[in-house]
Amino acid sequence: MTSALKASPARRTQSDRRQQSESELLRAAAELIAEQGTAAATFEAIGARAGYSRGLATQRFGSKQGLIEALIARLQVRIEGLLDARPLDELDGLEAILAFVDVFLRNLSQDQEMRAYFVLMAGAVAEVSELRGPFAQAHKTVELRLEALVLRGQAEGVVRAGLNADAAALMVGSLLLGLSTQLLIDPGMDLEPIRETSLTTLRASFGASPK
Amino acid sequence: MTSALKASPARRTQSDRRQQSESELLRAAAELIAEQGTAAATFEAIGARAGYSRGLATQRFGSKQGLIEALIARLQVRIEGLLDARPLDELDGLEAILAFVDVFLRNLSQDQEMRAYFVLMAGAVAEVSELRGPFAQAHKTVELRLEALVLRGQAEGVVRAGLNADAAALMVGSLLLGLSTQLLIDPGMDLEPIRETSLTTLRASFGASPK
DNA sequence: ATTTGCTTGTTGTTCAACAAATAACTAGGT
DNA sequence: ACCTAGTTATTTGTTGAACAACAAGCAAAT
Repeated sequence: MTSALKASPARRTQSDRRQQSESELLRAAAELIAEQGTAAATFEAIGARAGYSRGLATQRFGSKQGLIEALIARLQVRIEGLLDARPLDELDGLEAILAFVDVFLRNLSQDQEMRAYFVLMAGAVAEVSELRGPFAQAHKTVELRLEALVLRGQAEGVVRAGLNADAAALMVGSLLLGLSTQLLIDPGMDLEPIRETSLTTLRASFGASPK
Repeated sequence: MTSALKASPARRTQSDRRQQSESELLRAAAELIAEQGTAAATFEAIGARAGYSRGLATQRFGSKQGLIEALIARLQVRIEGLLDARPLDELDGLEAILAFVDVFLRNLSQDQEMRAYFVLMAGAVAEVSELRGPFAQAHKTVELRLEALVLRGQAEGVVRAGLNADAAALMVGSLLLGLSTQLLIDPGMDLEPIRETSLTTLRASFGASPK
């Protein structure tokens, strides 16, 4: 009905506009946080990078806090997606753990939104925010997931029977978290060799001895 | 010469006064940071808690940055002292690693200044500060130390020969860093069981198989 | 009497939050 | 297809709070 003639200079529906601006504001915020830290993510800077004004983000998310919460929600969904990419169900327990570690570390080097997530987490550690609860929860979820894989691996006989499943899960989770922190502190760090040797070491440490 | 009679209402030398105020300002800053995060460590709050005015810290350390740097220097010395308490040289390589982990985790639960250190580190992750370099350096130092212990353990035959020494060191370092982060995010967390099972798991993973 | 330690007054900056104005869409009537 | 009134999205103007930094004065030591 409406003419799409004349390379029409944009005629978007309201909810389109809304969705797009919201999404771009969050993307801009994530980029700024990943690149320059949380302090750089002022409404001014976010608006500018997203191509909007400084006022819009407040309007949309109510407050800085609201913006950050929305961002974290978005990042969690995104990261969940990244880590679920490889179908862990098809691997045995040990390989599934290694695949998780592998995917995690690969993305950490490349994915800006993933880095933004850990920068925000560091912020929650440094500042006493109400975000601590959610982040603690997220840890717990990851570790439960890893623990399940350990247990499955033991049932399958591919993971050392003596291994304490929840301790092992905690160790792997902490390892990844610690490596993330180190990478963010020293962005020049090359994760490739670390990824490879971590996998080797984990396989040797967790794997059931052959024979 | 000066009479120490009469419970004298303080007659301290200038450099005493200076040293004391400096030390108390740093202590106050560390406490605030450990308890309430870096944002709570304003000159106002630090001065109040230390029993001085808001102006003194600026005077002493020149700037906020200067204060933080002085604080980090102090904390590094203090932590170094804590971790060196047990003479690692008398233990074999494997036991020395475990002792390091043990002492680290014990102190993490109790020592406020140690927690302040990691809160500051999280701040450096979250904010892009010039403190990143020093913190990265500190990691490297710890990991070199751990690597040396692994190598010694292998020479002594108490650590698995197949273990990649620097990967193992990095893993232990990251584990401790990750656990620190998790503790700070969830202060209710009980490190005792984690400490114990971490030690057990590390011994099983790193130790040379008997016989 | 003078240096050194410490405090109080003040300034300027940064930034989130709110409010009021403008621009872009939507729907109903013609 | 227009035009219009109403609604929703977006911008710009402004306020106030927080805080580090500097300076000038007061207090305590030598």
